[in-house]
Amino acid sequence: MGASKSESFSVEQNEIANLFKALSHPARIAIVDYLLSVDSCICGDIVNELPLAQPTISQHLKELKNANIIKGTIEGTAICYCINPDTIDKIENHFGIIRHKLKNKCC
Amino acid sequence: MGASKSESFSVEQNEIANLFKALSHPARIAIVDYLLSVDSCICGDIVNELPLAQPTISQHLKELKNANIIKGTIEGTAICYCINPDTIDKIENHFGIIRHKLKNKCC
DNA sequence: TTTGTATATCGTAATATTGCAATATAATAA
DNA sequence: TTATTATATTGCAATATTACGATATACAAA
Repeated sequence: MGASKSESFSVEQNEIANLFKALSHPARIAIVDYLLSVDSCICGDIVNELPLAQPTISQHLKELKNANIIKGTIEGTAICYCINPDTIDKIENHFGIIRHKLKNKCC
Repeated sequence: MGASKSESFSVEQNEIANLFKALSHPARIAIVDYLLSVDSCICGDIVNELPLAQPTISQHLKELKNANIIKGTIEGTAICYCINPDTIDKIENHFGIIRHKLKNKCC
């Protein structure tokens, strides 16, 4: 074997794991950081900003987009990518639940 | 190539990416869920709870432990694993910063 | 000491991810 | 139409992750 046995876990567990997976690479964290640091953003900017080749960045953007962490709007030739606040909410909410459950606990 | 160019990114970006990587597998989400659902916990319980072999779970526990998401205390023959609230704080704080930056923005 | 129980480590096969050159696509400009 | 510019896709090599049987370790009980 070797493949992830994801079908053995709940849909919710897979969903949240996939969100974290999308954020589990420093290049993708750097992309999110950059999107937060500028007012608007096109992909070309990111290519100049990060020490990775254009196809690699395109691939990372695709993964962030598939996970709904960013969304892209076509603006002429360029694409304006930005953070999807709904997904940030979803992750924050997950930690809210964890924090709530931790409150009723001691180790 | 093919290896992750993690040295090209900041220490902070790598740190937070590593935290998310530790949470990027449904089995590890399930372990965290389980630790939150019971009062105290030993590894043996998790082995009975999850559809994975004992060495696989031991490996996942190790990754969660390396990322400081859980900590283990030896209790006789068994080990009591529990969530490390400090690391949860760290991740929540990261999203707090994201949320703050998003507030001053529109897309 | 021996036996049993709980957890960790090793070794390895299957699979997934990462990075990029080459190339494709799509829209605009000339 | 033919560039030019911006982004995506393909193909593939290097590396990392996942899973587990076999085995090791460590401690407790008999």
